Amino acid sequence: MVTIREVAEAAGVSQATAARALNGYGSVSARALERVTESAARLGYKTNMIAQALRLGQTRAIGFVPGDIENPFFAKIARHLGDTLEASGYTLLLSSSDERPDRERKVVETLRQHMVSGFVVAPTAQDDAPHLAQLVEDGVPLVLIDRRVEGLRADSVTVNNEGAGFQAVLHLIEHGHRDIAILVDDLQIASSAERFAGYQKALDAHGIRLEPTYIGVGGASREGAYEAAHRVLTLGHRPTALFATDNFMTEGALRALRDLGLRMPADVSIVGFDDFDLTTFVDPAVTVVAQPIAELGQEAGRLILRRLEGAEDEPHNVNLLAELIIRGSVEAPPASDAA
Amino acid sequence: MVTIREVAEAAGVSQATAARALNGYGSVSARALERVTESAARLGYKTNMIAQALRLGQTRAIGFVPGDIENPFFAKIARHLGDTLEASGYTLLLSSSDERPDRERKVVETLRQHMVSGFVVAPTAQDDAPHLAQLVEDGVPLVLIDRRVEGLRADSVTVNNEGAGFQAVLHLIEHGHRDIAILVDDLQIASSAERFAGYQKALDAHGIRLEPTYIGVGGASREGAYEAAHRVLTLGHRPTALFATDNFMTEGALRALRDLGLRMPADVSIVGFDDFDLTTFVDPAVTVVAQPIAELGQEAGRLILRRLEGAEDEPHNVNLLAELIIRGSVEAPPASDAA
DNA sequence: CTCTTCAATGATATCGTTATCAATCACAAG
DNA sequence: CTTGTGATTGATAACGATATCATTGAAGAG
Repeated sequence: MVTIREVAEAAGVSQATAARALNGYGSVSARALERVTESAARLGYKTNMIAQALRLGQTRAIGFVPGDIENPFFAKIARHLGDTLEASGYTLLLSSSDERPDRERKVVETLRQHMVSGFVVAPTAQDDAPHLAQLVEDGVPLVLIDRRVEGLRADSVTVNNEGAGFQAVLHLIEHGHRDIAILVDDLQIASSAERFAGYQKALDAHGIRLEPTYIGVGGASREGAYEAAHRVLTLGHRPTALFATDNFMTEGALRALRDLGLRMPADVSIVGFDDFDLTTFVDPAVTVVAQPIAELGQEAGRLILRRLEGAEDEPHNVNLLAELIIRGSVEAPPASDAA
Repeated sequence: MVTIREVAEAAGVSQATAARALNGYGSVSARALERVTESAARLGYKTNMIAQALRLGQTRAIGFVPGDIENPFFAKIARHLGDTLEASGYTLLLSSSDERPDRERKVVETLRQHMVSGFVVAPTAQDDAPHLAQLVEDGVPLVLIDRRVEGLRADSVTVNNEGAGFQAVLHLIEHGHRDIAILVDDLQIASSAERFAGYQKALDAHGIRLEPTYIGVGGASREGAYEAAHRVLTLGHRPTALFATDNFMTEGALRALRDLGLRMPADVSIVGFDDFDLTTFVDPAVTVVAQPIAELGQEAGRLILRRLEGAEDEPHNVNLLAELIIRGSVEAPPASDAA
């Protein structure tokens, strides 16, 4: 790797002038500027980011800590976040928390040791995030994505989960459903809890009692989602409709339905979450709450860039709207079960 | 961030002894060792990786450049590669090439500027990779994954693509098919070219002439895959079987089939690639060539760790076997078309 | 008691970059 | 001819960690 010292030597100037020429500060004669830029180009000089980082106290890199990189939701966010940051000369460093609080803490620590300039994190827990609180205290730019942490004064980009959940369940109720089950991930995860709250609210608004056995909780895996769906669908008093609150849950529901020989929507109506492949592949296509995933990533990028440029104002909370896309997976409940 | 200087001060020793105590070299008195470790723990000292990297000439980080992070194939590799490296104290830095040679070059350059200790790359092009050749020349550990580059003396982990393609097409031929179309990604990508070669070989071995219109080439996107599949399936002389050579192609084929109202396997038999969600979701499930994805990632991790530990021997080429998983998407061609 | 030996330690150079300070030079004003 | 001004430049000090070299002191050998 060629250093600035070698460039200076080749140009016949001191490294100080070479630095001035390359970085455009101080004053440099036209002649020196030309010779330095020429030498730099010829030798293929690339500034050593590590040395620069040590000197400047920060890298031009942002740490991104998604819940699970194998989840297409986060993969897509990574893509758009990365594109946005790259346009401003920042690099994205990605390391997944695998939805485990201890891993999240460790990953954040490692990234801090690498002196990243800021963080975009999908927090694993709704509360109790001392490592994130520490970031805020130390003035390190932090943007929470998809989920928030109670009491943490940081920027965030989320979708209107409660409203989306409410709207989804309302849609089912309007089609005459009253026995509506819900499939959720761990309620410790803020977004899950909010979607659940929307479900509860919609039931309440129509005087429907919440049936505890209708709550299917699956871990952050495809298998857990399937099992939860399977359990709910084999209940003695089977629900006539299902609200799946994320893409894994939606897939699990569709699989369970198929394996149990239940027809959608004839036997069970479904509203899913996230507009991913499978939902448009099955017949009929699944009515889903679609999150503006690309915007989530881009907005997070914009927020962190603002902070990196020195913005010191109050935390911004960008709340994006999820949209109900009506397709063919919801109709009136089978006559025998109708209220 | 607390520095080693502060730890030394707190322990009442010079930073030299503090460094010795913390890193375990030179000789340190029991007393000094105890006081330093105590101070470090109390102050929460974490070594600054950036400073360490500058001094040591390398970070304990590995750059991973997948073709496309939104492709589940690479996401899964990232997961397993990351796990393997992490176990040895390395961090994974991920930046996607989006299957674009120019981007690949840029990404590799950026990662080099960040002084990563090694690279794992899924090369976009089979030849003409000067930036990768440069790595090899500079002695930077490099492992090619999924694909190889002609004439590049670097470690690699691949699957037996040609054999897998051969086996897949043979399976179709054995069921009586002779009009077999293939869906491939850009033939510039080594793995695609090899799978195509396997297809060719199997046809040759049974004296079947290769029909040029039966070759559907789609870009590295879901849309391109769908279009290629659609084109092939609407041909005047429609093929009775389809070999889809990656997961996007397989999905495209299934979608096109569905949209065209064709039944699988009654109208068209299919052998897909990669054992992902959709293939087991449809009815019947799709017969696929399943790649050992987890092993690909782990093996790449092992290879790069060997180099980081100083191995200087000849390049290792690990070739893993893909396995044909027979399910329900292949049967004899419809009678009217049989030879 | 003197000389050697070695453990223990502090001072210091280095990695490559940035940015400040001090020095030099030309040129114009007096 | 002297002095001042400002542009241009080189020398140099950081950033934090590591590793070498030189120094100290104590213990053991003669």
